[in-house]
Amino acid sequence: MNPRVRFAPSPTGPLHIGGVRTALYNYLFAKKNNGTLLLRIEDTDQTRFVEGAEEYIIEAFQWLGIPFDEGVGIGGEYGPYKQSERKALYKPYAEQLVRDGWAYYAFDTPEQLDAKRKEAESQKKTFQYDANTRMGMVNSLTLPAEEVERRLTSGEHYVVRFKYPADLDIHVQDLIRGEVVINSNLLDDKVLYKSDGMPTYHLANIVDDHLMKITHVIRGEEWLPSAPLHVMLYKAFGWEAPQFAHLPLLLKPDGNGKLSKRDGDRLGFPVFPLQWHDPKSGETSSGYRESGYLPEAVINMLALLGWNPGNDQELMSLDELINLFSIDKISKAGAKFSLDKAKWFNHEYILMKPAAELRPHFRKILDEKGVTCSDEYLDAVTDLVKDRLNFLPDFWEQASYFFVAPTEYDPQALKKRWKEGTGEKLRVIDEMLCGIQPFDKDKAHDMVMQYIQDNELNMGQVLNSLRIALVGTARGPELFTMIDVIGIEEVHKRVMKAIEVVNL
RNA sequence: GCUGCGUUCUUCUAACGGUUAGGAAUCAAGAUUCUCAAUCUUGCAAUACGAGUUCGAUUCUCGUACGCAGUACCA
Repeated sequence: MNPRVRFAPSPTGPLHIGGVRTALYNYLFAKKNNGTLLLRIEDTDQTRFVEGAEEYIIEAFQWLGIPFDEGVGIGGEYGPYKQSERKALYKPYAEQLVRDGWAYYAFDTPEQLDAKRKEAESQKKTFQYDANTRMGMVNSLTLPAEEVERRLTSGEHYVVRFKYPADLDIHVQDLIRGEVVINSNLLDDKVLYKSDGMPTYHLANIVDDHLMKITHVIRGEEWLPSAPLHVMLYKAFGWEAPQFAHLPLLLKPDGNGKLSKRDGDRLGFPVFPLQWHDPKSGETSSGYRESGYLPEAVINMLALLGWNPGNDQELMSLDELINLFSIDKISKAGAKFSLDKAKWFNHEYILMKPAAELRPHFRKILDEKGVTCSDEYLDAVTDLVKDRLNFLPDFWEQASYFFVAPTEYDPQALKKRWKEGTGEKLRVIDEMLCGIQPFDKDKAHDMVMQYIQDNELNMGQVLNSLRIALVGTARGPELFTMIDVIGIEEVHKRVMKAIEVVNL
């Protein structure tokens, strides 16, 4: 049977990069095994709804190039794929559990529960709604049947809680961690169905996964503690449970702990795929896209944070990742995000891209700077500078002199490379270069070299002073190639200007 | 606190129970006969600790330490 997996975010804000990795692993697993990946929106908590979050999620995956086969925004035969639109469907399942003795109605108010917790806390204990305490609470186990019926029909608020059998060892088989065993006495009677008529994550995810014929649940490690509940729910419904795989967490680069939005702001890297503008707080969080990462690089980097192909290969296209992916190569321990490694990946991917594919990104930068040029010129410049870019926006810093003449000259470079008489020499060289008709960079190179030799000049001095005149500092690609690209007329202008401005 | 999960260079990680514990990023040095990058070469650097099993443990078991996660009518 072909596997069916899902990515099921809750639309409470921008998609965290850890969530992106979870989705990526689901995607790789699905594609590797000829399976189906679906997108389900888990919006059972109406109080946490955030405007625009769902659209953000969809756009993020479009940018990343991870297509879903089924789900919100796509459709499919197991819809609707948004849990709020499935609301009516969950109640009968909750009732079925109560009928079968796997759950019960509970009428305790939030205030009562709070009081219980406070009371326990004052005795340095924690209150847990479980096999030990439930008989002392207000629920359908302790109330007479008629009273329960009365409360239910009179519209009184209630929740449905799962009723764990006492002292039962629950076994969870995890594809990454092996067997995990936990005793039911340690678990609390989780709420399955809320008083607002919505299921909790626990109920909804089991019902939906079953109805949507999910075969493998691949999700973050933070879900491991509730996996026993989920296993029990499948048992209670008499359904076959999917296989579980709990992914290691993505950790912050310094110290320990889960990677959070704050770390990104603090350490200067994005934790979200796309820039996000929070409608409530008004604050903006940076995104990988806006920071100049290539989606392929982000995917490659993310794939390797917690997984490896079993060999030394690090640069892999999405197709290669799919081909190589397997769950048993996923590591157990959390992985720290590394900005240096991310930078390296992005650099490698920029290197791999032909100039024409980079063109739209750089064209945008030029537009912002008010610069126009032909595609041919842009591509020529791109080929000359792309090996010195880590991120797309580095382009201007590394290539601006191809578009605008320098307005100032680096004093340090000047001090080292511009001596008395340099101006005269440049004038001679400039004349020489202008005399080459039509211009030919090899010829130019030979002529200048010959000039240097004949006059017993220092090559480093001459060439670098010319470079400073063109770039403004001692940087940049091979000098004569640069002259060729910039064009002899513009070169002439810049040399004249430098001689005038520097004036030694 | 309790429960669970985890622990190989600074970081990401590899290693049927048998290797000089490998690769990559970072960093350093050198090479590229104009600069700065890029690139290439070389180098630095690790099995948390303690027991046990075994002819032999990075690998299996137990304990300790440390870290993380969970412990809501949130997902």
